[in-house]
Formats: sequence, C-alpha cells, structure tokens
Amino acid sequence: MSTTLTEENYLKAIYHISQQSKSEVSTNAIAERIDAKASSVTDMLKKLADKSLITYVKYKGVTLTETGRLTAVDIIRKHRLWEVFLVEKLNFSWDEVHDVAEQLEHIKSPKLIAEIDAFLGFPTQDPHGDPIPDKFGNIQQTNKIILSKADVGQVYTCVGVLDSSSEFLKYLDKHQIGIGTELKVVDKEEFDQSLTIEIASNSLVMSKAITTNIYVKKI
Amino acid sequence: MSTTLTEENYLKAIYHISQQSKSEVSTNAIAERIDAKASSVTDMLKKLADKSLITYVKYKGVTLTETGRLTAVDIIRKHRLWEVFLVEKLNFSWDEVHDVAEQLEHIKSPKLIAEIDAFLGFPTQDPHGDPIPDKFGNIQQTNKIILSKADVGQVYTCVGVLDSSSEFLKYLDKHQIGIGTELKVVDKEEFDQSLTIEIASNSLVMSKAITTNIYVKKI
DNA sequence: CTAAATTTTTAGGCTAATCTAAAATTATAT
DNA sequence: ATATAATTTTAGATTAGCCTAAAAATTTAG
Repeated sequence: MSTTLTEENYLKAIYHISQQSKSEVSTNAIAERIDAKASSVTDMLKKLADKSLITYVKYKGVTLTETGRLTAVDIIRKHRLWEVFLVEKLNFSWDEVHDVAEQLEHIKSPKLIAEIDAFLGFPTQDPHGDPIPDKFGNIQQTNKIILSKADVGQVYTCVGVLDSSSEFLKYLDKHQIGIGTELKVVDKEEFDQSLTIEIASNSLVMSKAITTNIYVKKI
Repeated sequence: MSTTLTEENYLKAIYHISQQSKSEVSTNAIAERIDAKASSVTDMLKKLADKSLITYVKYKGVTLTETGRLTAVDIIRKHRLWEVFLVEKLNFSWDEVHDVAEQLEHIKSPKLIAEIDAFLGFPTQDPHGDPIPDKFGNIQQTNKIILSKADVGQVYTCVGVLDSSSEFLKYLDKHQIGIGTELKVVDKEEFDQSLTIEIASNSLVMSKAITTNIYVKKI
C-alpha cells in the first residue's frame, strides 16, 4: 500500500517524537510538530491505523507498527542522504539543506536513492552528525553527546550541531570547526559552565550557549 | 503567486501542445495529455485564468500568458536538467529518467537548480536531445530533424531519440549510437525508405522504423 | 442551411486534508 | 473525591482536484 506525502510526514513526526519521549505519542505532540490542529491529527491517526501503520487507542496515544517504523525510517534515510548530497556536491551549507531535503525525501524511486547512496560513497552520517539508516532500516547509533556534558581531559571529534542557524555556522567556520574536527576539553569553569577547548594546538573558550549546540563523540 | 504541482502539470501540458499545433489549445487536447476528463480540465482552466497564467475564452481554447509561459518553461528546464543529472551522474538509462524527472521537476528551490546546473557544467541539451531553457526562459532551438527526412550524402550528429523504449535503446547501444555520434547518410532505398548509414567507417542499413525514431542535426 | 455529431461547460458529488466549535474523556489540584 | 483544567474526539464546513451526467455551444455533413 502506498503512502501519501502527508501520511509520510505524520509517520516521520511520530517517529521523531517517540525517539525522545519513549512510550505512547500524544495527539497534541504530533499537532505541535506538524503545525496542525489536534482535530486534524485525530483524523489522520484513524487513517494511519486503518492502514496498519500505527497502533491507535482513542485518548491513549499512538505507537508505530513495524511497517510504520520502516516507512518512517525510509523517509529519514532519504532525507539524510539528500542532505549529504546537497552539502557535499552542491555547496549547500548546513542550514540551507533542511527545507529542500524535506521536499526531496518524498521522491519515489528506489533506484534513485540507491544510486545517490553509491554516488556519495555510502555515507553513514548526515551533515548534522545524525546516522543514516541503511536500506533495511537499521540505524547505527552514534555515541554522540552534547559538548557541554563532555569530560574534562578527554579528546572528542565533532559530529554535528543542534543549532544550524547561519550565525552559529559562521562562528564554527571562523574557528575552523566542522564535522570530524578533533577537540580536547582542557578545562571547565563551573561558574558559567564555559569550557576551554584545544583545537589544533590553539586554545579557545566556549560559552555554554556554544557548547550546548555542538555534538561530539569520544575518539 | 505560487503554483501547485497540478497547476504546473497543466501549464506544461499546454506549453507542449501549443509547441506542436500552434494557435489555441483545446480542452480535449489537454484532457488527453493530462489523462483527465474534459470537465476537470475546464475547472482547472478557470483557476489558471484567475491566476493570469493563461488566457481563456470559453469554448475557444487557451493560450499561455507570458507569466504562464515562463512558469512552464521553468518546469521544463528543471525536468531536463534532472534528466541530465540522472543519466550522467546516476547511471540511469534514457528510458528510466522520465518518471523520476517528472517528480523532481516540482521541487522548489532556486539554489538547488542553479547548483545542479553548475554541477553538470551548464548543459544545453537533455539526454533526448531536447534543448534546456536557460534561467531566463530562453530556448536555443536546435535544428534537429528526424533521420528519415535527412538528405543523402549529408553528415549529421545524433542529438536524440523519439522512442525511448529499452528495446530501441538496446538497438542503439549495440550499434554504438549515442548523443553526439556522427553518421553519414550514404543511400536511401525509395521502396521501403530504408537508409544506408555510415558510422565510424562501418556501414549499416536502417529500416524506416528505426530512422523515424532518431533525431539528427546537420554538422 | 439545418440536423447530427462533437466539443465544452455546468451542475452536483466524492475524497483527502484541513479547520472551528462543541462534546467527551482523562488528568490535576485542592 | 470531586470540580476544574487539559486533552482528545466528534460534528460539520471548506478547498483542491477529480468524477459522471446533462446541458449548451460549436463544428461538420448532407
């Protein structure tokens, strides 16, 4: 059974919400993410339940069925592969990719996505450091943590960002920080939570506003 | 004012029909191309006229306004650029590109198409030999003719095909004919309209069924 | 030049996805 | 534990795009 663009967006929203809050996903949470009214969401939930893409109990929230999860993950796979393509091949910056990838993820062509995957050398992460599910829906979990929670004395690699506004990206460019950049947490100032970071033998102090927007991974 | 996917498909259909038959485009002609009923077409024509994309006189057919023409040509530009991308970068064959390009042409992102254009080296023709409109909507007309109408003794370059079934493409592959292949019309058999063609010093007889499906251009 | 055939439009309905307003259910707070 | 608040669902409308059937306009044929 094929899915409409709108159904796909609902499945994706449900998937993302359930990633954070575990358990059942509420109507309101979906409404907020989709930017629609709760009543519209209820209508769609009935439809998705009829198609066996979700398990829906009135007033109790929803969970994805295995088919629903696979459908959602496939959309996410396409979204992230397109993001890599846009950044690596078409000179898009991190903050420009989202809206376009949001459109491209709904293109239906298995060959297209298989070829894009090969063309990009089978990437495993998107430009934000998020893992790209494989074609079977398996997701390799990265052990990424937010830089503000990193340990002093430890060395990390930058794997992504949370904020992708152009202001923040400019800051990163200025200090030559990108995906793969190695950095060592030299000191933590308990008063304001700022961190002293060593990048390529240069020292840099980052405020909490910065460190809560960078994802890193232990080397 | 923005256009929906459906509106874009109507504009494209009207454009293509008017390219062949000049003058006003009839409701039935559009219905046939879109594969919809005439009554549905009438509804849409009213809508497009309200948006000043076409000039519509009841019972008299339609013509594109300048805005309408530019919108149609922009979609065609995107369609053809995507076709080049699919064939040149993603190993699609001539007959596999159409359905996917039909989806990709509706992606809305000026940067995306500008970057794809640059990435491909600003191509001027798609894999079928059709011209790619520039970003201002100008179309460089190729002087392509159908091979069956070529002159004996003249040398031509292959610029495209009409039939893009995989059977026909296999035939072309077998005889090493592609876009840019030079060929000389050595003789024409008036009885069955078959042509004797010289390709890379090899001689080949093509039946009318073949020659009516290959586009060529005088060198 | 009129009658028949064809084309096009109108009228009225359908489905998908949305909305508002009101009703039903569940959660919370004293 | 029950009233109030919050959440969720239902009911009824709306819009885009499509349909069928019937009416209107145009074209074609004799």
